[in-house]
Amino acid sequence: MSYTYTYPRGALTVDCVVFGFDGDELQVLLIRRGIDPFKGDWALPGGFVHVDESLDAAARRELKEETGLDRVFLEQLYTFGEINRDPRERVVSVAYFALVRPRDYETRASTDADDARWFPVAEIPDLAFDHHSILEMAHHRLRGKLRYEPVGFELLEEKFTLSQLQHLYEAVLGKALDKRNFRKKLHSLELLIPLKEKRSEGSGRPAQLFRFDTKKYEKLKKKGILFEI
Amino acid sequence: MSYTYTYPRGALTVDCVVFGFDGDELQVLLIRRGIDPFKGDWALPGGFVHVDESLDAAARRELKEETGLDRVFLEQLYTFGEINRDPRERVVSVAYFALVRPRDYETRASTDADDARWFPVAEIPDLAFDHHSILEMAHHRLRGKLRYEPVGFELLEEKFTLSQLQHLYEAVLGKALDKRNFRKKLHSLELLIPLKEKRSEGSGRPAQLFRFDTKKYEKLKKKGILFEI
DNA sequence: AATATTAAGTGTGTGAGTTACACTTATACA
DNA sequence: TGTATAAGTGTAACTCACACACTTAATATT
Repeated sequence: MSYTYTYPRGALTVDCVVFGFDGDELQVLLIRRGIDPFKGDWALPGGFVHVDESLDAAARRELKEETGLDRVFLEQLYTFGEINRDPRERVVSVAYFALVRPRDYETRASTDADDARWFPVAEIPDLAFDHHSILEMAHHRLRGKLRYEPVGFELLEEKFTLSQLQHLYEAVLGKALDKRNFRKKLHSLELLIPLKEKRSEGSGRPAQLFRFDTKKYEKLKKKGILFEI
Repeated sequence: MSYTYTYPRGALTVDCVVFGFDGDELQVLLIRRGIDPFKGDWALPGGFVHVDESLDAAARRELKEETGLDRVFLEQLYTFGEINRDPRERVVSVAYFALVRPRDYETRASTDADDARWFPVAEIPDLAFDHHSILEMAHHRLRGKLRYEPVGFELLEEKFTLSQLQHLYEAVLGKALDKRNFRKKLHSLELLIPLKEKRSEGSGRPAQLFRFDTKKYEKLKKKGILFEI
């Protein structure tokens, strides 16, 4: 089976920048390429878009195939279309931005990835293609997003404490936040539901657990209400 | 000359949402399609991406070819990749977002566009393909952008008065703004350079002309400083 | 020449929200 | 029982957003 076109066509791929948070540092999931070009180098998970699937579907499929990740927060980032991004031929790549919860950390290697590993964003190795630019843009977007959209919850378990949330914000924004002001602000948004449980982890006073009120947030978002954190 | 691929490939296009401001209403530039599909319908200017040009270059080329517009503010918006966007075959479209100054309003029809016309955003006709969704997203983005980036200047002449700028903001945001607060805010940004000229248009006191301090803004942007207007 | 019309330009007081800042409480462990 | 650890809590100063009305400089009208 082969297809013919009168004019040359480039190929289309998707690439995913997957962020995770281990409670301490912001991390990115990379795969080691099992095939040329850039065989053996680290790269963003991704691959070719099939002619019969949407871009979002392609991103989810590739993520599943290469890392085993499923049901993540996924959003389109930007489309990279410089002519010589790929040494083989013209390849345009639609980049995606994903956030995963800690329990989804266990990943599987497969098909065209020898290996998959989490790297702290501060210690990213050299990457294949223009993946470093893509990662930079995604990181920039995450920092921006965190400030005006309650998206940090996607990087924590469903039940979390205010301290965990604050540590996440501090890790992503790269600066310390005042505990009292942070809590005041979060409570004023009225999007956290306190649970009846508490979590005691090692020493120290046990902390109140919360979950994010997704339904309430969706309603407010539809009305065009803005958040700032 | 023909090209063969083992697997089927979709086509790649760019589409541009071009905004203009006539001093009263926000407008969008549309072209009437001269060829099928949707022949005779209004659509966003755009077309196929060549294999040897970047996406940005393709957007600029198509804009020039179909509307005569050149040297506009241009920024990538979003990539639309649903499977059946185009009745002919799989077509992925990278949408762009353009802002043009009033004096660039005169447009030329050409090649595959019978006609090009400005429409007030409140009176957009039915559009070909999924162009209505694209336009909606662009409009939403413009409203958002205007609030946290000084981008409105791209829709005015290089020299403008504060009243003109305020009218633009009111037209895009769809609400009246307080004159004194608006001026106070704009002055506090320190990004407007007062010129030695004044403009007197018809009756009324002549207004101070300003130009936007692009260089200063670029410097501040590099430092990651945020603006809100 | 006097008067009317039009749009430009200007300052202050109030309330809301952001920021800075230090001690008490509940648990685990020695 | 006391010591270490992290959770939890309130207030005062300041900055920013918002509401609000008159004066000024020009053109148009009589």
